[in-house]
Formats: sequence, structure tokens, C-alpha cells
Amino acid sequence: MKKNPEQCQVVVALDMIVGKWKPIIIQHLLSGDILRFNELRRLMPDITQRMLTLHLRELEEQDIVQRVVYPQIPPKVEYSITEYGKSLGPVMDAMHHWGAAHVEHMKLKNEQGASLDGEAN
Amino acid sequence: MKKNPEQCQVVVALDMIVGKWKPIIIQHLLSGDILRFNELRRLMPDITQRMLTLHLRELEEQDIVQRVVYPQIPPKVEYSITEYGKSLGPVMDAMHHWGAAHVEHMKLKNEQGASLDGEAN
DNA sequence: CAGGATCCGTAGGGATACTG
DNA sequence: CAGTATCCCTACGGATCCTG
Repeated sequence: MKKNPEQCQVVVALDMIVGKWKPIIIQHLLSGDILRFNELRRLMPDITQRMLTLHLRELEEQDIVQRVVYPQIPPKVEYSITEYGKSLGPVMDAMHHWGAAHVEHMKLKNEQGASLDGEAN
Repeated sequence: MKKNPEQCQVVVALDMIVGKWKPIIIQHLLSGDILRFNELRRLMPDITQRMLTLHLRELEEQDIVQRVVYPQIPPKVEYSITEYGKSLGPVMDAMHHWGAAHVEHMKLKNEQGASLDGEAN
């Protein structure tokens, strides 16, 4: 089963950042902060432990996130963006920028819809 | 159920382009071409009719794709990118660019792995 | 503190057949 | 030609409880 060889690097890129929480994790770490597991949890109150670990492990596997374990009790694990992960910055920025514009676009659309509803009465 | 109000427009943007075939459809239409249903199918041989229609309808709903029906027999339906959809260009470009770089990154990683395997013998 | 182990529900997607 | 209509399957994510 081949995966479209030269075709569509967009999909390649998307595969790295899709996942319900992945983009958010990446955003937080792209700030440059080094964060512990529970710090990340606090930043994303709705994520479950399971999902946080799973996504972090994937991101580590993908060389986007660095995971540093301090062998001590109680445990301490720090997560940070890798140099390579930083290269995602422009991509995330582009999406952030477009997302913001999109919110505006939707606002306008809804206002139009509302005014049309008004006329209909 | 609120959706992180001001937070993370990245997710907003992602929601518009995720889906197994959506990015590919967008890419094809971003070229500016006006394409008929079956033309799109031919461009994506592995997509099913069902998925193509579903994704096209979503994209239409999202105001990314314009759908024009010619009421004739046999039917003729043309799909094209909307003006608004074109604004996705920079986002797609950023991802395409990063995707290409990522492919290179993975190549290097694999070569390193291979050479390490070699040393282990 | 930072997880691992289970169980479970749903949405996204595929296969196939039919139609105006 | 450009779709519907069904049925089906699994991968992703959530909930909950346990542990070194």
C-alpha cells in the first residue's frame, strides 16, 4: 500500500499536526516554554491524562517534542519543542492567521443571514 | 458546549481542511481549474464517489468551493475554488513547503538509522 | 507526579448497489 | 453524469481506575 509518492506534501504536513490536541500542545510549546506534564494539563483543562501522554509520545516520535525524564521521586518530566519542531512555526502562524480571518468571515456571514431573516418578516 | 472562545484559531483553520481528501481537493481547485465531478474523481483515483460528494458538500458549505449545476441531461456540475477559498493558498503553501522539508528530514533520519545498524554489526 | 491498563462510544471513512 | 442509499468497520478519543 503506497502513500502517494511525490504527491501532496500537504497531507504529509497535516499528518504531523492533526489530532484533537496536538496543535494546541504544539502551540504551547512553540512559545519556547519548557513544561512539565501537569503544567500542560493545566493549560488544557479538558484533555485527559491518557490523551496528553499519547499525543506527547507521538510528537516525541515525530521529533517535534523533546521529552526529558528526571529519574527522581516524585517523577519529573519536562517537555519542550525541538529545533526541528520550531520549523513548524511558520505553518502554525499561517493557520493561526487564517483562522482569525475566518472567524471574522463567519461573523459577517451570520450578520448577513440575520439581516436577511429580518427582511423576510 | 463552548468551543475555546478566543483561543487557538489554529484549530479553527484545521477544522476547515482536515478530512482524508479535503486538502487534496482544495489543492486541485486552488490551481484555479474548474473541474467536473468525474474529473475530480480521475484526479483522485482512490476516492469513492460517496466521499467525494460528502467532502465537496462540506467545502461548499464552508464557502471554500463553489458548486455550479447545469440543469441538463446528462447532468453537469462544475466545482471551483471561491474567492474566499483562495485565501487558503498561503496556508496550503506553508504546509506544502514544510511537508517537502519533512520528507527530507525523514530521509536523513533513516539513513542515520541504517548506518547505526551497520555499526552495530 | 507522571503515567499505564481497560473498557467503551462514536464519527469518519470504505464497499457496494441503485437512480434521475 | 453525478450523485443517493445502506451497511459495515476501525481508529480516535473519552472515562475510569490503578501504580512506581
